[in-house]
Amino acid sequence: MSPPRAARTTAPRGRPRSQQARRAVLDAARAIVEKGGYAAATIEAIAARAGVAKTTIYRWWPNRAALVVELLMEMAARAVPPPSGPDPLGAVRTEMRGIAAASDHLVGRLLTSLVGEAQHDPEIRTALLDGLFHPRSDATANMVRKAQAAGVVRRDVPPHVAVDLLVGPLFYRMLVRHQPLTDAFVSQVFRVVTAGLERRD
Amino acid sequence: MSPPRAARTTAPRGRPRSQQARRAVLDAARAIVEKGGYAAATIEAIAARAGVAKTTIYRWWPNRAALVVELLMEMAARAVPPPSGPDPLGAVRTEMRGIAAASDHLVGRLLTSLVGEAQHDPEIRTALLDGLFHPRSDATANMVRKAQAAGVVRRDVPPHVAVDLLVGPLFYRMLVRHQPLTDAFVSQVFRVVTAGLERRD
DNA sequence: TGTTTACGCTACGTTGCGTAGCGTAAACTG
DNA sequence: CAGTTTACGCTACGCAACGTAGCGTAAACA
Repeated sequence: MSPPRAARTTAPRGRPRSQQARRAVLDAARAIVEKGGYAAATIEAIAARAGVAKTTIYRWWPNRAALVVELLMEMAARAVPPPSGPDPLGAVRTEMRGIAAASDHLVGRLLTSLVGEAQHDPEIRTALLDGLFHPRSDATANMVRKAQAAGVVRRDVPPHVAVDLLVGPLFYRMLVRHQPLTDAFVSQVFRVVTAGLERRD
Repeated sequence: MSPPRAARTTAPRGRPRSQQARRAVLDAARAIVEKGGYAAATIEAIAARAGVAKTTIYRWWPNRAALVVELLMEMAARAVPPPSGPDPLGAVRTEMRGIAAASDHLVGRLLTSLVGEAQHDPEIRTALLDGLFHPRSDATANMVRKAQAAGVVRRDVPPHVAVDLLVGPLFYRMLVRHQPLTDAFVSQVFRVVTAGLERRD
């Protein structure tokens, strides 16, 4: 897929692209989002803060949503690592706690704005799904499969359905913000859903 | 609350506001949203299509988001009536089906865009919560209370938590669109969650 | 040394916002 | 039937941000 030799022959010819500029843009974007939210993160504001020309930003990202998606990925990867470990349901519970913890911070707010933006921008939508939701959903679904194999979870519920049963209520509160997303809520969701998913022979 | 006499004395003095213009705006907005989504529904486009001056729109709504919120309310009221009836869990199930059915149409897409917009616009947020989510959540929570009183649902789960357990996964799929929101999914959510909520003595 | 590409800068055209000023229209009031 | 009051439609404006183009300069390689 990635031929190092062939790629080297087609190697960059002119002035190399400045990773430094790229990082400066992402850092500036993060700083601005922290203060004024997604709305404040205009290309012009980011360029000004990063000490970078507007045109340079457009050489790296097609629009500001794409830029913010990448920023979100960086932050999400740090904030909520994907579930793993020997105890599948415990791992899921840990992930649920991580989601709840992230909802108040930048990650949650940014995510919500981007989900809205994704409605009228297919590229944002696929970027969000491919880069965030699908990988995580798949990882969590694998935990569910393990639990099913271990006989703790009934097998007539598709893993992805079980995943959405568990994290759906959390994202619902994160996105809509109609009720607080507390640890108690996470515990109740986990308890009730796992009870409903229990194998009953 | 609405004193007909007192209000009549403070009656409108000048030219009455044109309900016709108001309706034309809402209808034009709906038509535009149907074709091009929330992004296409600019004030200028709506005014042009409605045959109304831009300034008239601003006399009725402070900004386009407020306008679209009202449009959404109208459509949501028709699409998904609040739950009621003698069979509380059955009513909730009916509402869940209604939510799923609405997700594909305008209502769902509009809702998603507005939820995103609500992140950086407190007025939109309160309008959405007060006009849509809270009333419906409360109505559904009352059904849960009935079910608890009837002894079908355990009492140690707060009604609003139960509501979010039931509708959260639906809204999650509606908003993020990572998986299809099918009738089968609704049935599975209902089945698993009600199983988890069952009274266990 | 020449070629190639990225960068920073400035300037531009475009869209949509929200507001102001004006003349006209539609109601009530004396 | 004037006079008052308010809403409407129209035009024009200033503003912000978008995304692009042209230019000179910087950093790599042949």
